Amino acid sequence: MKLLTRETDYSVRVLCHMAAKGNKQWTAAELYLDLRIPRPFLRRILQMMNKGGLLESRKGRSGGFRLASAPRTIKLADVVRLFQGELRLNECLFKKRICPDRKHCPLRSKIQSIEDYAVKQFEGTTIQSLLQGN
Amino acid sequence: MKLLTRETDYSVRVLCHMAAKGNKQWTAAELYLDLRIPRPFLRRILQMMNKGGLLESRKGRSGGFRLASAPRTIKLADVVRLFQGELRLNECLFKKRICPDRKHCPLRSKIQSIEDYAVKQFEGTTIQSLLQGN
DNA sequence: TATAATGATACTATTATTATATCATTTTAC
DNA sequence: GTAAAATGATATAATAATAGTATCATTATA
Ligand code: FES
Ligand code: FES
Repeated sequence: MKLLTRETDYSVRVLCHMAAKGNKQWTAAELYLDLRIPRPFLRRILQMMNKGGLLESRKGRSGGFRLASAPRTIKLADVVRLFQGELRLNECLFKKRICPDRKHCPLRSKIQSIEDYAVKQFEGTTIQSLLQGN
Repeated sequence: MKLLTRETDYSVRVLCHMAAKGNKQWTAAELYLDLRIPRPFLRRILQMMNKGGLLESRKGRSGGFRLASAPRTIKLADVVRLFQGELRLNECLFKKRICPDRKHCPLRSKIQSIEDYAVKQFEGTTIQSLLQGN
């Protein structure tokens, strides 16, 4: 099971790669050469990151992408949310049919606790902290 | 994203249901009537739990399934392991191609920490504790 | 010995993820 | 002005994992 999808994972790499080189602007082609992420896939996630406010883009001939904000302000949680939505490890498979009281289901509450922990980790991790190796 | 698959989830229900009624023996048909888990699917997971040592089975005319051990000794981690294998939230998508040092990859180590937490929760939860609601 | 149970296993369906392909639009170098 | 080089938008295909079904063999006993 993968906690992070490839979209998320690739995107983190892109962000880290960009952040490591200051405030440079990058074309999809350049990023492809450096990171070897499948090209059309890379383009799509760049566009999504642009829409999602993680990147800025310039169109046209000398266009490209750059970070929309400082690496220390970009949280892993933002990336996960963009590509995977709000983390939900906890979906009840039974919708009332079996479990009489979802709120107090002990199984759910364990999973909820794991989810909370994961979200806390994601919130506490920034692109900058990843670059610094902690 | 589901941290527990249906196989795991259904199986926990089966185990809890059985545990709530002492050491009774159950046929697949009885469990179906009580839990409404899709019949062929239910039969398959019962057989897997038998092979995996969580249940005992008796074949033949008055056969059926029963718990192989006391509810306080059956851990959620056992069920997860049986159906989902060793929890691995952490698979590296890049196999050496990009990340120079997997061991010290800060992204992986965050995820590893979440995985460790999850496993700890699973190890600390038993069928009995679920029945008791904690 | 017919019946009612599990054992084994092959198969299908559904869904989510991953990846590709195309064409439209924008900007600028010339 | 216009060709070129970039992103924007979006439809589609491929793959893999999960979920669910179906069938026949084997076993034990009423
Ligand atoms: S099973 Fe749905 S919440 Fe307990
Ligand atoms: S990416 Fe493979 S481990 Fe860091």
